[in-house]
Amino acid sequence: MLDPQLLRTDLEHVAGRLAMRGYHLDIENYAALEARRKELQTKTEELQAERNTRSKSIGQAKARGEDIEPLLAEVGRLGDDLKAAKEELEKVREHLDHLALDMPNLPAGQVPEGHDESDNEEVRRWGEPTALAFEPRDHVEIGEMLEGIDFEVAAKLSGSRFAVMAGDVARLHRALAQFMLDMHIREHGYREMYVPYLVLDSAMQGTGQLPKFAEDAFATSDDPTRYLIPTAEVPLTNLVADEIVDADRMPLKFVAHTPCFRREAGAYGKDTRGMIRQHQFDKVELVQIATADTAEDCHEALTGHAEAILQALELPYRVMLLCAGDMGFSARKTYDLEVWLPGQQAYREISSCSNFGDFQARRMKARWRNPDTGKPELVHTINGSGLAVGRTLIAVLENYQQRDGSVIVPEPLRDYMGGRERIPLPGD
RNA sequence: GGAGAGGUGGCAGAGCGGUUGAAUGCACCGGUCUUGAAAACCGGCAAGGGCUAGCGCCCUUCGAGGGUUCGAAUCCCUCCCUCUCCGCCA
Repeated sequence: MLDPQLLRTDLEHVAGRLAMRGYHLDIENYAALEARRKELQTKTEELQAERNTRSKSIGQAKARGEDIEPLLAEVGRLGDDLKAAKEELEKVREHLDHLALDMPNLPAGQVPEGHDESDNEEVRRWGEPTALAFEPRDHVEIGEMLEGIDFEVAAKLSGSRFAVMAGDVARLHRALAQFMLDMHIREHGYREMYVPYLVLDSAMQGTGQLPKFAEDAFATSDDPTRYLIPTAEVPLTNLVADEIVDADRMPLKFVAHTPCFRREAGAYGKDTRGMIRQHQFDKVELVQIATADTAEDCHEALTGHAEAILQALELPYRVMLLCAGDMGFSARKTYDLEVWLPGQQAYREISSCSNFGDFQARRMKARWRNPDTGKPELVHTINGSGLAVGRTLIAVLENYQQRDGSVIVPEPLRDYMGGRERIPLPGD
């Protein structure tokens, strides 16, 4: 949510920045509603103040043993007027709230203009695209040869966009998640968290998935409705919802390994082959809760933590600064990490690291107490994948594939694979 | 699932329907004292919103939502959550 103060004082500027990311804000409509709100609020508060003073004087008169009948008569229909004013104010408020929840975050100053991923800026590159001395197979072929990934049997169970993994590939998938978690805990100072995979709509609203993107999430049919988390960002970030965090604990750094569930409602026909885009996938998620003046640094650091995994696995990647049009709803600045996939001969997103400023914090009422002022201030939230486990598995399979279809196990994963150095073909 | 207890400020914990936005303690901030620290003492200290150039004034908030009343933290209803005991269970 944007600062309502900013919307009141600098509406045109806000509208301009929102236009950068393709959001049209109807200035006149908003200004009119806001004026109406102000008028009604003033009126309501005046009526309330009058009621309060009169009621108080009734109490005092009664305490002195005076006759309160005439006073009661005076109050008359004050209550009815007040009730009517309140109801009208509530309607306008709801309308404004709805608009506010619908508005995406403002892009940060450094964010390039643009509409889609073609306008993203490459910030840096690590490693060279893997050169294979043979025609590279993609992970679907490799998975088949290893009898390690089965999309058909998954479709039987669950329909499209699911996978069943088996044997060494399943183990490699687990190894990756373990390795990532351990590295973030041991080397990057994150606190490991185990969190619910089903959350209430308040949590989804806190991080910005609701109310606007309900069609992207799986929901339960019980009451209250719960949502399958589309990312651990939701439970991890909402840990501080309605909290006032102690200054000396900042920044909070959380890491969790969870499954993620996405409807992929708008992705018909996109990435239908293989495991790139699934309804269910595992991810190791990093979240930091920071103060306003450290958030930028924390964002850079967190991005580095995600990069460190790719570097340790020696997977070539590049870092992209997303343009305004390609950023997620709640983000003010986002770096995507894109890993090289030999099977596609392309860089593909494997992590997205964003700074949300106070956008999510305002929705969540997440604050910290600034010792300088003694006052609570909104926290800034940052998160990123560190990394998407399924896509990392794909990257390992494709970048470490051998001519015969076997796959070398990257060195840091071998301890997690019982010392194995290679995933052999079945029967080999 | 059955029975009971409870949800109040950063935390703990009081609170007859009417100067209670809320006692008290802790924590925190400032001051006195001290070579320094601690202790002691004095003072301050909720959040959100509106109006104002500012001093400041006003409104709202005691789990959530309704209701009774001139007036609700206090009474009534519904819901949520927590705790204890029993049952069941990974």
